[in-house]
Amino acid sequence: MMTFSEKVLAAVKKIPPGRVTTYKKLAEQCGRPLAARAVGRILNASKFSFFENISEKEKIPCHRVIKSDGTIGGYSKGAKKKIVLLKREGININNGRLLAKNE
DNA sequence: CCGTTGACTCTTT
DNA sequence: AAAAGAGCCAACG
Repeated sequence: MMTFSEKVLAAVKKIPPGRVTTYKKLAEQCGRPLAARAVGRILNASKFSFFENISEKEKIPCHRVIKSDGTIGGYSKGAKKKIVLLKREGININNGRLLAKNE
């Protein structure tokens, strides 16, 4: 039985390059459509009390996860860094705002 | 975009 | 173990 956090992390890890998703969608996929915030909490906490295989958050492309209204949201390393990473993946960002959301 | 309300998990006390 | 605090959010006004 996978916990909510495991499901979320697994889903995020499956996000292919150049593709982005939203916290809400992840929450829905994990069976908690109203737990969008919990998803963010999990990605941020990154205490990883379970997956010891993943010692660092860098194993998870959390930068490919954005807010549902198109904004970048937050990032442990800084939202600015997140934007750079997304642009590097081929996703266009403008002033902290997502232009072409790839869904 | 800002403020408030709602919902959920994780961490700390 | 139980309660309180915090957090990469969503929807509505």
